Amino acid sequence: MDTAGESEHGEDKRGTGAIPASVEAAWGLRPRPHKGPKRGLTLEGIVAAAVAVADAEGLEAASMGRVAKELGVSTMALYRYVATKDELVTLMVDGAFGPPPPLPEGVGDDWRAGLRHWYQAIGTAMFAHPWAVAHIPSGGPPVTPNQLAALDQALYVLRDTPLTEFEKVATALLVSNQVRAEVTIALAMGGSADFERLMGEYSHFLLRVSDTGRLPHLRTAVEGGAFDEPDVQAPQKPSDYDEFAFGLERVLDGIQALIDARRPD
Amino acid sequence: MDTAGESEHGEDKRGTGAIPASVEAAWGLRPRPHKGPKRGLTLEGIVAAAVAVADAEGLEAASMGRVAKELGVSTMALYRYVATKDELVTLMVDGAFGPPPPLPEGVGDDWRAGLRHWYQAIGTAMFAHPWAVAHIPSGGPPVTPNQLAALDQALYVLRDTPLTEFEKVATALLVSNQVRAEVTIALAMGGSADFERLMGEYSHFLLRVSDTGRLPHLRTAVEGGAFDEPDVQAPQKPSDYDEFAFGLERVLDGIQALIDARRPD
DNA sequence: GCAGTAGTGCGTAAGGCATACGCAGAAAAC
DNA sequence: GTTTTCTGCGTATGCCTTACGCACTACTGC
Repeated sequence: MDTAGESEHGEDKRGTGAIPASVEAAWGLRPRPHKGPKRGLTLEGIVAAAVAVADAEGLEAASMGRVAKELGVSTMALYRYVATKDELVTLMVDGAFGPPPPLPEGVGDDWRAGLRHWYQAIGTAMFAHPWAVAHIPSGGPPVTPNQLAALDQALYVLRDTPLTEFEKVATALLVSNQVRAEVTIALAMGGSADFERLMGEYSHFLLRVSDTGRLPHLRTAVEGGAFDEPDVQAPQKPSDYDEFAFGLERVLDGIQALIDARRPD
Repeated sequence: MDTAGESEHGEDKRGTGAIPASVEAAWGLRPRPHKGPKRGLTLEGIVAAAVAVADAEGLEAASMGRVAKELGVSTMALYRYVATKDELVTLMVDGAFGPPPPLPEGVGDDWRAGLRHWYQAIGTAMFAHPWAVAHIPSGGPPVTPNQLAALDQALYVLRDTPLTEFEKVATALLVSNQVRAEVTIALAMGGSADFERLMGEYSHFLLRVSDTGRLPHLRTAVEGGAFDEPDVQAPQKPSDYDEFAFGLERVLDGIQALIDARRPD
């Protein structure tokens, strides 16, 4: 697993640098080999089948054997397209998100509205594929086509701001981290179904563990209604995923402050 | 896995509400049972052994069998203390972080400095136990002792701000998400060792995939030096983990803006 | 046409994993 | 002293990923 070096079996583990070969294939960077028999499968097909299984039955159901069965091939056949299960998961996440939806007319001219839209689009996609949320940051910086397309979109939204290119990228990462965190906790809370009950149980638990003088400030917060104010809304279904979440607005304000400082006139 | 109900085997899966029994045990909320033979192990001991294995050889090495062997007991003995592997992992993460270090003198009076310190303390702990980073948000809202102790500390820091209790909690979550995201990507980049080389390879890759007119704004960013400006520093070792990261300052600015709006005088 | 050969799918099997279940024995309760 | 309850553990099941080698295919260079 740690050794590089070209093995006879499977694809080369590494393409150029640290990018897995299967990811390069997803970009179309791998030239079609010309010898040998025709390939019976496509990487896209494999990924699509795996995503379908994960959508229907969760990520843990999408084992190599199961995906292969879905495609009518043997388990090991998949390893001609993907060096490791992790690579498949990376591609599955990318495939599940798909290309970012185009920005609505005019929204690209106001960076704040544009980022709100961007945030909501990502959040919606995440809600549609909950299994993909927990695995997004595993592999480090974004390398897959749709993820980078989304990043490109954010950079477009920020094009007229006085931020440096580094700051633009960092801003996009900041916002996307924010979506991810918010969706993660929302999904853990049951996706709005038993939200109120779970929240009630949670705050009850917090009262219980803070009752002997431990965690006095947490207790104050619970008693102050931090977990049952109307502010604590159940995260909504994909179609109307709350785009004015607390965290997002704070982040946007923070970026606003930087922009104002950079452009005082 | 989905059915609740009390089974004869293992601990009850659920204590009160959705809190696992082992987590309640970690809080000392479980009364000692009085019948039966004395227990040969302690939950703390199991968690400590598991953390030691994970620290030395990574999370995947810390299997139930391995941890049991480390303690000189059989694999199944552990299931008298923990209902499931996931519960153990939850407790491992909490155990790895340990109690939050006390705030230095005076820093508790300035919320901004206090949150910076808080951020740095969490980041330092994460760097010391990289395996724990990927699993923090898995189980939903924080329920374990040390995690909630850290939350309590953040609420202490924010005690004199005009924020509502809900907003204080949300702020703490916001900052902790930020640490987590930043540390995750830093660790993926090799923990500052090959940072420069990997960053170079990454930006080279980005140039390659954006060369046919795809991702024009990303290409602009790369060419604009978004990935090799001096701003892009190698994340430092635990002792001096960069506490003035871009994301953190944006978040703090955003909170500042809210505070200013709330307290205009 | 006809080798040579690189690349194909796949069968087998190894080694790991979490964990269901039942049992023998220990210690407290009555 | 009997009963009850909880202990640790042996056994076994059914997963999982993936190493390896084999038989075959279809293209290349002659």
